[in-house]
Amino acid sequence: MFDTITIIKALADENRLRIIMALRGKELCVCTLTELLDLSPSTTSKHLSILKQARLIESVKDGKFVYYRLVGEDSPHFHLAGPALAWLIGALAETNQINTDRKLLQEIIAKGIEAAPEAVAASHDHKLYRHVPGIHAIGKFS
Amino acid sequence: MFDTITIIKALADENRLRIIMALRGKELCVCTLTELLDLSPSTTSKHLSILKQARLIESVKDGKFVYYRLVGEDSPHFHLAGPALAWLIGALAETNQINTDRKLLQEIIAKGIEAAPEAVAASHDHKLYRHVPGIHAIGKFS
DNA sequence: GGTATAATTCGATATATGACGAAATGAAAT
DNA sequence: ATTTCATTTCGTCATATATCGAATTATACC
Repeated sequence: MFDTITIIKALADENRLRIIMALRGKELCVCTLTELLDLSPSTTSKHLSILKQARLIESVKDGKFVYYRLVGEDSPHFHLAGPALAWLIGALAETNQINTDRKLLQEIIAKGIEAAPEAVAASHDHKLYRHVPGIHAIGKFS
Repeated sequence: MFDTITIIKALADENRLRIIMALRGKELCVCTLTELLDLSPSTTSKHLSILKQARLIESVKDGKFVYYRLVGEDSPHFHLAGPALAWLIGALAETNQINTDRKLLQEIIAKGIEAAPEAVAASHDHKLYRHVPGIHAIGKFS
């Protein structure tokens, strides 16, 4: 019951829901999410730590950057997180806020690619360059 | 998105989760839930009003008593509440707290029947006597 | 009518939460 | 090595929330 309450409390905030929805099918770094949500980096980081505590998301460190993603099907936490995420995504997928976020996120990512085109070229060689986040489809919720 | 956040916030409290789980398949009055949760009547009533605001439960007034139940499949709110309740019930059904509550609730209901056996006799005539709450199976989540 | 009971509303209080900026940490680039 | 950048941690503040008891409303019982 504790685990479930922790998950629900983690979901009980609009900005954290937007993070969850933004992470469908991609990994994103803190800076990208900070720009999407228009919050201070420290606030964004705090939100991510709450979602991670609840085992809804995981992180990978890559140089200066930390990339977050939804827990994968392979994770031992998926049996708890999976149904919660499935419900959420079903409930929110077509809301105005989430549609707006999807478009805004595309622009933010496109801007990043413009700034670092060599990363895109590298990604065509099937090498994972996370410096341009969000262009690698991953996971169950795409 | 607003509706979903309201639902999640309504679920983000242990006592309200216990209420939801107690209402699976039955209607219960405020006094029974108050005894189950061991809270003041005013606090229990407040919790119920939050769940009702979120359209997760409905109420029926019957004399002195107000009976609460999970929103039914016939309710216009079921398309939102149903998936949330289905997830919750799946996640919590076998937890210690909920199992303890189920047993305690049986005792509370049995005590009520002992105090008013004529209501039970009447219920055998298929007449709905809510003064002995919790002995009429209803709804989808039984 | 008067009293007892169920429920809700209201006011007060303690705790939890979300936000920020400043400071600290760690890695990359110059 | 120094600087720069991404991230996290910490301290602080304002707001939200859970709880209670007292007062209020509504119904049933005598």
